[in-house]
This record gives sequence, C-alpha cells and structure tokens, in this order.
Amino acid sequence: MKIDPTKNADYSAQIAKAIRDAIISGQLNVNDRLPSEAELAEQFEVSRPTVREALKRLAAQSLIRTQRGAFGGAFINQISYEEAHSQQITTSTLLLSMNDVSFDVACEARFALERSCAPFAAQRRTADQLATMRAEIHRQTQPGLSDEGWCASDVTFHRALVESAHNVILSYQLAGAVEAMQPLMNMITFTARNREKIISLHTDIADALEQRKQQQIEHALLALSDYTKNLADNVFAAKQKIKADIDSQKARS
Amino acid sequence: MKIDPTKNADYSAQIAKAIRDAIISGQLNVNDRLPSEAELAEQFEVSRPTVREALKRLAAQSLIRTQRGAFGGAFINQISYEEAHSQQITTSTLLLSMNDVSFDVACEARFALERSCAPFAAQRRTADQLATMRAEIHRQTQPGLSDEGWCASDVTFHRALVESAHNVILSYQLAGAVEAMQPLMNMITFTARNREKIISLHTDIADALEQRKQQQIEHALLALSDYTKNLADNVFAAKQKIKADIDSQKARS
DNA sequence: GCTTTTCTAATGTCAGACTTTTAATTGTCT
DNA sequence: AGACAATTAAAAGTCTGACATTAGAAAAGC
Repeated sequence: MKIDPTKNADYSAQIAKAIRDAIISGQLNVNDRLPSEAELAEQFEVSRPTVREALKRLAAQSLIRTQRGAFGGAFINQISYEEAHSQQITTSTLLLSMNDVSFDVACEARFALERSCAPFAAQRRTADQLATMRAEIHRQTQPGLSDEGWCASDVTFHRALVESAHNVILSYQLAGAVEAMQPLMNMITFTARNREKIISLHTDIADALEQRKQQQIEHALLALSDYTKNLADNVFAAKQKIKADIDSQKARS
Repeated sequence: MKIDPTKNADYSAQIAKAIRDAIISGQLNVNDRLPSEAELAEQFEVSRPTVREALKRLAAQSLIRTQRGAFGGAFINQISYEEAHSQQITTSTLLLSMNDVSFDVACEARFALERSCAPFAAQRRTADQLATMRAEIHRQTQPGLSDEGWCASDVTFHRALVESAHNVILSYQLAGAVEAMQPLMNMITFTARNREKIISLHTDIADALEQRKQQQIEHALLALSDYTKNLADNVFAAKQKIKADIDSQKARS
C-alpha cells in the first residue's frame, strides 16, 4: 500500500485513496484490522493527525469503523444495505436540491425506476406486502391526516411495492430513488381532491398487484407519474401567479 | 448550528453531522463560506485538529471543498453529477462485493433498471447515440479484442442506451447500477461463441431503438439478462467442478 | 473456578508552533 | 495613468508532544 507522490493533493487525501483502493481491490478484507495510527504514520512518513484525517475520510464513507481501547483500532467495515442506502439518499437529495433539476425530470425518473420492479412484484408479492399497502391506503383516507403523515404513508406504500419484488439490490436502488425525491414531493401541498385521486391510483396498483397483473401495475404507475407531474405544474404556476401579483402590486404603490 | 450533547459520538462526528444537517436543511447554501477552522474551533469549543477531522469527513462526501491561502477556507460544494456518480459506484460496488449477493439477483436488478429507460429512449434517441451503439457493436466484432476491451465497450454501449432517454436523473441512477455490476461481470470470461450471441442481442437492441420500438428494446434487454444469468451459472458450475476435481485428486494422492 | 483489580495498547483530544499557499494590497517603474 | 513587481496577511496544511479515556487481556485474590 503506497501513496502516489505525483499527485499534489493533501497527504490525508492520498492516504485515504491508497487505503480505499486497497479495500476495493480486495487486498484488505472485511474485518481486517488496519495498523494502529502510530504505525500508519510511520509507514506513510507523516504525523498521526494527518493519518487520523485520512481515517476520518474513510469513516465518513463507512469503509472503516474504529474501536477504542487495547486491541482496538480501525477495521474494514462490512457495509450494510442500511448504511449504503442512507449514504445514497444524502448524495441524491443534495444532487437534486443543488442542481435545480426540474420536477418533471425527477418525477419521470422516479416512476420509471419504480416501474422496473413491476414484473417481479407481480410474480413474487406476498400477502404481507399487499396487506401493508392496503393498510397505508386506508390511512391515507383518514381526513385528519397531516401533510407529513400523508407523505410518510406514501413512502411506506411505495416501499412495500418495491419490496414485493424480493430483490435486495432492486430494493436498495429503488428505495433510494423514492426517498431522494421526497423533499421535492413535500413542496407540493395535497388538497383533499388531490388525495382522493392519488388514493384511487394507489388502489389500482394494489388491485393489479393482488391479481398479479404486471401490465396494470405499470399502467397505474405511469398514470400516477403523469398526475403528479400535472399537479406540480399547477402548484408552480399558482406560485408564479402569486409572485407576479405581488410584484405588480408593488409597482402600483 | 449546535452540536447535540446527548449523543456519545466523537466530537468530530457530531460537528460533521451538525454542518451536514445545516447544508441539507438549506441553512447553508452552495458556495457559502464556512468560518475558518480557528473560528469553528472556538464556536464548537473544541481544538482545531478536531474541527479539521470533521471537515475532512464532509470533504469525503463532497459536501465541502477547501481552498488554501488568504480568503480561502471551506466552501459548500455544489455536488456535480460526476461526483455523485463516482460516490454511488464506490458504495454500490462495495455493497455487492462485501455481501455476497448472488449473481442472479444482481443481474436481474441491473437489467430491470435498464429496461426502465426503454420508453424514453425509444421516443428521444438521437442519431448520435445510435451511432455510438453501432460503433461499439462493430468494435465488439473485432477478433483481437481483449477481455478488458470487451467489458469497456459493453459499458459504453449500455451507457449510450441509457443516455438516449435524455433524463439526467435516470442517467445518473442507471449508469451507477450498470457500472457497479461491472466487477461481477468481469468474473465471467467471454468465449468467442458467447460474444457472438451477445453481439446479436446488442444488434437487436440497436435495431429496436432505431425503429423506436419500446417493446422490442425491453424484450431484447430481458433476453440479454437471461443469457447473462445462464452464462454465469455455467461459469460458476465449471469452477465448482474444477475445484471438486482438484479436491478428489488430493484425496487420492 | 470465578470475580475483581490492574495493566496496557489503542483511539480521542488538546495546545502551540511552523510551513505553504494565495489573493489583495502596496509600491515602483515606464 | 497603467502595468508589473514586492509585500503582507489570512487561511489551510503539517508536525510535535502531551494527556485523557476506553476496553480488552492478564494477573491477583477469593
């Protein structure tokens, strides 16, 4: 494990890269222990704080975990679905919020990805997952449900659909895509009328899943995508109008 | 921006979390400058090395970038598709390699996700993207092509297909899924016979795309998925057999 | 044999100094 | 006045050396 002296990056970045490469290439295996910070400092010919900065970089990516005390140290971490998932969400959410992606594009991508689980969901769905979806639909019909409650229920509903494909990789990817979209979705306020329509589409999905009709699942998801896009367009248009009204009012006074 | 004293994590982790939350919640905007390390140390009542460890954690996630010199400091980084993409690949690749995901499951997920771009690709593909795909197919027919060259060409081909959907979010997600699978795909050695079959399926895809036939694109991708799975099963079975032969030979001697 | 104490090797944290980089400012010359 | 060069200051990057805290291992005591 050697650092690349040609690059002019920080030592800590170079060291982190060297260790990261060693992990990815399989030279270091899960639960292997790295040398102590003092030993690493000696090996790389830098001071301990510099090594520590490198290790913190790796810890931020869940590549290592550290344990204090005698016989402690830094260990190669077996990254879990949960960790990978939460990292993916952080990254995707920021990507969306920082690059003013249009709602239409994001919405299209989200439902397109979700549709990819339809064939497997139709084949493999269990009664359990169907029950979860029905329960969420029922929750969504409650009149007192808050906006946050509505959104949370929506996520749970779609997660159950994704899970019913029984493919962990697909679940990981799709759950990330669905949840990363959530902050954008939260910008839409759902009126009672909107909710009614969405509930009806959710029911279509659940019915199709129950009867194991792949095409109908895809069709309902497409309809949901279109409806959501439309809803967003109206919300944004209304916001624009309010803004324009305020501006013209200012101009008059 | 305050740290949460209830948690018993490291100061550097707490401080990183506090700043990360401030970024995600929008309290800090792109290109905003954080206070200098010395000022942060004062604010959080810790030493400068501790602050630096926190900042390195954020830098590892591309949340901040740092600049040396007067008027330098740590700035909120506008995360680019490229950065987000490379992070996603690192995470997904490790997730796959560390959790012994079966090839079948990964392969199924990969092609299912790719199929989700089919309707948009059929509508929006440009002559340029089609030409790229044809060119890669041609490269794949060259007899002298190395295994690495073959895999690289395969990635380029599928990337062009994904790009032809003209949806940046979909591109980002799908390119990640395709590339994360690559290390697993590289475990399969492709014989001339295998390549011939795959080239024929690639041609099917290109033809379908040219004629803007969504269904046929999806069908060809499904066939490619099945064929790849089959191929992998045979490769693994052969490896098992070789292993068994060696074992029995050992037992005899 | 079991529990308690002590030991020790690690990470976590700190203080202070020095080095290097970089952009703004000031000064000088044409 | 404008272009170029020297100065300056602020900030990250690095190092040294120390101390605090933790937790497993080994030794001591019952």
